[in-house]
Amino acid sequence: MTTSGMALSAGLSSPLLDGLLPRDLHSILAVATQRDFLASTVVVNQGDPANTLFLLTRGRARYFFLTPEGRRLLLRWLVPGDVFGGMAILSRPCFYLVGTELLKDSHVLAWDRAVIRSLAAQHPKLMDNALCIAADYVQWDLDLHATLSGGSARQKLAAVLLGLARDIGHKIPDGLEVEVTNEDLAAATGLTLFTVSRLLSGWQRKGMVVKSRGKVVVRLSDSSSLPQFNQLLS
Amino acid sequence: MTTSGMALSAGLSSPLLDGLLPRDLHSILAVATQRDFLASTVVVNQGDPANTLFLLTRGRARYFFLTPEGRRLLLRWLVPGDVFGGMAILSRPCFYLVGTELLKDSHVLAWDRAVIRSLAAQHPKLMDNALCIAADYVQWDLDLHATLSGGSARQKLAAVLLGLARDIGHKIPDGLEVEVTNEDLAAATGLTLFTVSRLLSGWQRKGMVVKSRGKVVVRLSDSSSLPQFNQLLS
DNA sequence: CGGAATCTTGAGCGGCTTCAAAACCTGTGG
DNA sequence: CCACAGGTTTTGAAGCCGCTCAAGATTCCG
Repeated sequence: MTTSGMALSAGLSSPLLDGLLPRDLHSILAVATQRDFLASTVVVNQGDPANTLFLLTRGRARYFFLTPEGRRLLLRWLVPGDVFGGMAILSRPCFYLVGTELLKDSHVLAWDRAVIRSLAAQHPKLMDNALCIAADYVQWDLDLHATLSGGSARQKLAAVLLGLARDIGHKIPDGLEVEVTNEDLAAATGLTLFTVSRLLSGWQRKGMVVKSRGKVVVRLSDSSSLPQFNQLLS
Repeated sequence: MTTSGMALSAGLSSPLLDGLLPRDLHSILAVATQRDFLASTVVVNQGDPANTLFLLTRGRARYFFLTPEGRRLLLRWLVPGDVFGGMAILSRPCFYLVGTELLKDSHVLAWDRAVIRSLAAQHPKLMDNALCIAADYVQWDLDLHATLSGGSARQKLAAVLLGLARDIGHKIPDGLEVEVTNEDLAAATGLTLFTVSRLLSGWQRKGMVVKSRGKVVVRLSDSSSLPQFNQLLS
């Protein structure tokens, strides 16, 4: 509807809708349902039938994975424009591989499986974009796998923290502020709470980060670019 | 051509070509190039432009990933019907994310990027299948990530070894034979050569596996199903 | 102020790595 | 047939990194 159109016309770009003609874009948004959720809502449950595709238009979310043994792993953080519940677009009905929870009050667009499948048939570009998104997931997974497998705790935490700063960091005068707890970092790296705390304390002593309750500021040297991994090591 | 048609008509099924009408299937295979390679050939180099999509019709292959620090990680093993170099089907030109090497003398079908893109436009089912394959990659990555992050060395090796037995194990009288070296297992799990050797020795003493140079036999209890993870632990 | 969540610090331990050395297996060529 | 060289596997001993557990400090909010 008009509402949905508004949601995206405000300068928001999405990997899913990129490259579509305004005309097609409009007809796709016209059949979306707009929904609002409160922070901490679990919108998608791992293991549920993948019946709905979501697009985050405002707020913040993240994927999580529950292992058979009950551990809870944190994966990717999502920003406006990102898609979740993507398994709904597959030709064969499937189940959600991961859960998605909201970190802030958020707005999303939702398409039922039948609807998004029909749209994908009419607009091949949608499938193109979906494949690109999937490829991006694989790339992200590989990147994580490379750093988590076989590195020291220091390297793991540095890689994850810098990734978060790049993806979801707010720019402030002397660095990038990332809203994560030590527990979040532990669940994202596979380390313990204690190891994370000790490493961050060490970095703070050297002035590379500033910690406070619920957030970490990654200090930027002088240029506006992110520190390299080397700069966080030791 | 007829040759390509033959390659698939011999009872080979592929996730990429599944569900296509015989007529469409024929026209797709008609424009494929058949190529043969020797074992140990690196067909796809990580980082190269993704110009060709491959389908393995005979032999065996595997993905590997080279980390920035020079470590070599082993990912998935590929069997006939599997695709590699899949980034070539994306709408935006990309680079191969991983390398692919052959473990046996192999036959493959190859499509140039322009060709497979054109085919995908004519046959939407191809894009459907590509997305399913991508989703499968994500699922596989998640599975690995869950077991490699936060488990003991024993659990990691058990998970990887059982996965290999399931995917590429040959059935023999008293178990599943898997053609891997200790070094392969180390590179696939992120453990050291020595830890792998010690764990396998321990399991062999308990009669759960039989090791010899370049292969491992995972012994099956009595039913023909794979042992559960529990049975390999300790 | 009190309570809950987050974060810090310390001490001890265990599992995995590291390094060194030797045993083993396999195909090759004399 | 045996010796040899290359790759593979085993074993041992030492050391360190990150985990575990316990206790306390800090921050935030009602």
